[in-house]
Amino acid sequence: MPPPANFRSIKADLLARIQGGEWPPGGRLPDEIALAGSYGVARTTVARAMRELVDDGLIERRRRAGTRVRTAPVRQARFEIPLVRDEITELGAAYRYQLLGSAITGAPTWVAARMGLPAGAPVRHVLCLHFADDAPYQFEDRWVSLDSVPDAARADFETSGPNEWLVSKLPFSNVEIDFLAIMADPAQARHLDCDAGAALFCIERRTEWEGRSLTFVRLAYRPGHRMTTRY
Amino acid sequence: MPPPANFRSIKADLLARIQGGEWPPGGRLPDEIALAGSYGVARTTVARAMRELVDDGLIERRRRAGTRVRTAPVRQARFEIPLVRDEITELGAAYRYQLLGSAITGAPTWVAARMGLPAGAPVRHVLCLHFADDAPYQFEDRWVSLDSVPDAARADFETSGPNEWLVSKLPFSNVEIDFLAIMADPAQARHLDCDAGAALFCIERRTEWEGRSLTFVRLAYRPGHRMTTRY
DNA sequence: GAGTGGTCTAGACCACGCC
DNA sequence: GCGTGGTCTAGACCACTCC
Repeated sequence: MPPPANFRSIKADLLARIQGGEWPPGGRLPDEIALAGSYGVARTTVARAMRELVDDGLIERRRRAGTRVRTAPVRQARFEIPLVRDEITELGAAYRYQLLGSAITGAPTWVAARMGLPAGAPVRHVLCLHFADDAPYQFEDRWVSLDSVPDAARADFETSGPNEWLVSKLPFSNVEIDFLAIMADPAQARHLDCDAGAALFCIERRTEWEGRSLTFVRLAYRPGHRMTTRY
Repeated sequence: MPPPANFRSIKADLLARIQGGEWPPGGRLPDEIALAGSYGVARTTVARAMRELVDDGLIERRRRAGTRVRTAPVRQARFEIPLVRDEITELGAAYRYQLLGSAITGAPTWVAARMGLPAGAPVRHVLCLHFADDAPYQFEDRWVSLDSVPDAARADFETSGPNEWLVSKLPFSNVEIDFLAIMADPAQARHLDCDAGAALFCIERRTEWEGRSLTFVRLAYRPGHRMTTRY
């Protein structure tokens, strides 16, 4: 006798049958009532299993038309973006932080444009470096709007990075992330211990809250860094 | 009179109250029964709204301990990985494809290692280029295992790329994706119309089914390419 | 019109993990 | 122990959309 069916086991079974070819791409699955009967569960339980398969991009459902296997499954990747500290300790390496420099200044035009601020708006600019086992791992170039986050003027970034300070300080906010490749400029090369011109994987992140830019950061990883995921 | 509460409006309301600071990071939300009472809905409905907030990384729930706002919200980004053709047409550009070369050969060691095949295993190797409005957009270096996908030996990649052929041909499969930065080698530079050594954003994707590698591809984007998302 | 999915209800039992 | 979340049930009504 099979173990009592729950939505997880039903989801797994449906997935296996799709992957096994029982319902080919474009093919139609039985409706909820039929499946509920065959699994011996309530219709709601089948519905939950199928809803998760929709979220996973494997099937499509339309009223009256039924449930079909997607012909081209939605290829989507999901990344977690942890704090650098966690990213490094999860690699099994020791985390170390170093402040390279900090200043209160007017936003240069490219930063102002990126943050949607007037040029010259007051910002706290921080340069710092994150190490994994004493090897440079990530170079951080951070700009914080002092109009939106005035406390950043007095924050001390000597012992821990601005990201950790901001996370504890800021409300939940909207974030825009870009992933790109850049050529190491001389400063990045010096701090990341590589040649100028090396290809670096780079994350740019802009954080806003209620329409106001809070912070913009450019994170340049050491050469060879990869961001990996599965689906 | 407010519209009848459903799980979406409840989710939106909880989100607004979290973002508005009613429950600060680390703070505890009322339990399901209390919320159900205040919204005038069944407990199940509140549970669904909260389950989605958990999925979104905003709250954490533990039995007996209750529901709390995450101190460091799970920063997760979700990308859709469309076919290059769709990626380009959604930019409003015309898509064009060009086959650069194709051969049936033995897998070189680095490819064999990456795909988990014995060195020299038979593979179809395809080089091609995807254009946006006649400007090179993406350079594709594709390897397909002929042991796992024998039909690839006879496929014609003259008019459309191997990705589109594979998507229609292969069953649902497991995929591992890496994002990285590379320096353009001479061939990439020539085809992408840039200098050798330029920093290129690059995707590597390995696809397997039932433990067998089907295909490995390296996609190099033209200089300046960004992958963007919001959350 | 009728079949299918989408959601809600009211209640129940269980699992986990603080106390 | 006992409070909290996790899940399931049986039923209901509605919304959509294909026929």
